[in-house]
Amino acid sequence: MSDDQTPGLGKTSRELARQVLVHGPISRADLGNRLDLSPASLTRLSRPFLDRGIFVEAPATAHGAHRPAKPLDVHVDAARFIGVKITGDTAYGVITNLRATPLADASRALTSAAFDDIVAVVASLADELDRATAGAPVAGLGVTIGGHVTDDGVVTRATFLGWHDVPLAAALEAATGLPTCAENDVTALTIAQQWFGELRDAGSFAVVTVGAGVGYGLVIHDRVIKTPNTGLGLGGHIPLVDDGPPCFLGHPGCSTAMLASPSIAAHASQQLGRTVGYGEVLDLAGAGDPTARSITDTAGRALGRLLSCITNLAMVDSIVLAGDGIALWDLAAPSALAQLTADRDPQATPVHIVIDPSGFTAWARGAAAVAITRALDSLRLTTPAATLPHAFGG
Amino acid sequence: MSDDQTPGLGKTSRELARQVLVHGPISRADLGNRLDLSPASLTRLSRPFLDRGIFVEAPATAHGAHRPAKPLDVHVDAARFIGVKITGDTAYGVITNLRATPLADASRALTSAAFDDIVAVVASLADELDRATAGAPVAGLGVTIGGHVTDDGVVTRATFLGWHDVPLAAALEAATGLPTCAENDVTALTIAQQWFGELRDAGSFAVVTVGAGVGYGLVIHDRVIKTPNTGLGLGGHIPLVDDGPPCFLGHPGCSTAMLASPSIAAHASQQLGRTVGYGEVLDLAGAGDPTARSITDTAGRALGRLLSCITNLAMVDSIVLAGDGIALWDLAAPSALAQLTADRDPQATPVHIVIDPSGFTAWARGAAAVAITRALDSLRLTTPAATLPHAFGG
DNA sequence: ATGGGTTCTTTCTACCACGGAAAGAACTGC
DNA sequence: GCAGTTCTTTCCGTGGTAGAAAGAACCCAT
Repeated sequence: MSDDQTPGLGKTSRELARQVLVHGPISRADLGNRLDLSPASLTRLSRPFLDRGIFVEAPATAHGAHRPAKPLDVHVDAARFIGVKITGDTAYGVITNLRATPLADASRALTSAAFDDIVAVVASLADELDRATAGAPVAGLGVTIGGHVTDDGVVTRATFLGWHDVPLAAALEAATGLPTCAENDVTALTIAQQWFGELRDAGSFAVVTVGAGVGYGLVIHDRVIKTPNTGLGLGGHIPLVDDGPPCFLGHPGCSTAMLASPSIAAHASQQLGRTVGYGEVLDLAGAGDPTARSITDTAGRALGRLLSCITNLAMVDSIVLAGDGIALWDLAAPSALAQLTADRDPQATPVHIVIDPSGFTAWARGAAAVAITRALDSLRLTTPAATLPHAFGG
Repeated sequence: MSDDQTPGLGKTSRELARQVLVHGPISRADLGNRLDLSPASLTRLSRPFLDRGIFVEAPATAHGAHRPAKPLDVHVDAARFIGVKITGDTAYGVITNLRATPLADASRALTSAAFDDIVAVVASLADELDRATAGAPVAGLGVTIGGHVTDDGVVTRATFLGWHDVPLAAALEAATGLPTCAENDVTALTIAQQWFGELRDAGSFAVVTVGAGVGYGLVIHDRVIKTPNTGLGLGGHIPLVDDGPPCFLGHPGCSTAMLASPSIAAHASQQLGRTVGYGEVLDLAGAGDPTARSITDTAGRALGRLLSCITNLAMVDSIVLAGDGIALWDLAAPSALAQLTADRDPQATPVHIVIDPSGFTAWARGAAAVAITRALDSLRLTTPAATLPHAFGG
């Protein structure tokens, strides 16, 4: 939702900015290898970023009998970004630096599902986060939601709030004065993994989120895959066990039915004869309770099967597990890995499983990551040299 | 396996060549839109192709009160390509024009699995095909095999022949004198679909082959996905029904167990109490035999489940079904589509299923398609104007 | 038949991004 | 302090690209 009057960054400049942002202090020589550019191009391309204070030169690193490199780095405190994830009952926000590192967080209960009300709550949350950290202006706001969101920030559907075709980004931009973008929550988390996650150099990987639901995102050849069906949660309803309990949509034994925290809590409550929460089930299983243990083992096997289907059908060899319910992994990893191994051809290369332990924070951080990528996209280096705090936005 | 001393085609020239090859006669104006190039660039880029006779100008098409366009087209008969698919017992070959249209085919029984023997058989097959068509020189040979093949045509493993690290392309290049490339069979068929199939404009789609085995290929954002595990047939062992019969690797109810022709024939033989072949099962089911019918219906449901897993996990909305066993679709389509619909969210866009009815020919044609794409890659337009028949190769 | 309108194609020219080469800078070790 | 090495910059050439304008080919209305 930001206007783009000037041509914008060239493809190469944008890639340079991404590399420096993602790979911390990095010498021009290293950048030349990564981006396949000549030293000459590197000097030329990085100058405008240095001029505007977006890049800084890190302290020289001497290693051996050579001229030491003067690594480039982003000025991580050049700007702040706010990310907010909207769920059915809460708006959860973080404020981060340019590398999506959270500096503060806050949340607000949502007492109404009305669009205007939620916009007001998010705007006030953003304001609170803005005042929570000093030192740099907020350069962008990212908002995510479980639903389908267009590129220009219109939520075409978010069934859990009953929304249809509401201009979320535009409304928040008007309410906060910040450049705002909206994105599907799983896509945002996937983007955050692509830029700032452990697999940021992998090029191709899948993301599975476990929590209130099961989410699925895919990065192939450095591009996040988006389809018209993104936001429907299709990856959350993969059939995993034929005789499993049905999910809320009626799919027996699908990934949501086997792995989502409400399903697990309900299943455990039924088996134990009393109402237990998700965390309690994990605690019980951790303490050795056989009933809880059997439930987490079953969930683990289902997860393993999901992972094997993902590697084979999406043709990725790395998978990130994230989300607020990911503590399940601590208990279910053995059965999940056993199932994955059983399903996979013994000649195949092993699947690389990465756990993002940040839990719920990952969601809001994803929203901030989207804001960061958008800010990069709308960076203008052609305008007469602006000094630092205004390099972004404006 | 072709030497590349000169720089080769630029990215844009290569893309232009692909567009003209793939989209038949097409005006420079249309090309400008597709490739996002100015008219000026189109003239400049297409001239070298016209000079060498690779492009021809198709008859002008008048449509309305404008200047008629002079569409560009490839000279489809400028060169021939031979594609050979090697199976456990047969080498099956086709000779095609530049658009991978088969002009003649032939096959040879394989009586030995020894590398040298098979190389000799394929070379003789290629020679027969060469002499079967007149009018243009053969510019390339593509060979495919069910196994892992490196970019330079070394078969690292092909278990059904007991091969390990054999230089297939190099040996055939020496034996035939033709620029030769080798590729995994499913990958080759996928490339053929990407360039010459109905979904060639889709950008992202999956390919499922049904026949002696089940194959799986993926194209995302106009790129065929290859991994170190390509050739292991991982996509052929997706678990589909929990209580199904096991495949030869022991996976109960996996895609091979449910859909491969030997599995279906074995299953039917057992149920009918006599030995029947795959074709006979389909005939019986077509004639209304309830036992055969129940088997094809079960296969259909398994196929539908496979398709739903593919759309959801690979995030594609189009799938090509191909291979020598695809006649199954005529019988199993209703149950497959019913299962697909049941598994898929009703709000999701429908999955686009495309049948490639060419059966076994699709395999050899895939091999030829790989040769065509390689020939394009090694095209040199910088050398002093060579006249037609030598534009390729040399 | 003649000129106007439209679209396709080409020519000419200017531009910008990138790479190659060589010089300069910074450091270690002898 | 000089040699050796690597990193970085400057200068300049090249090639691919777009913009503008002219030319070409056609239909149609007058």
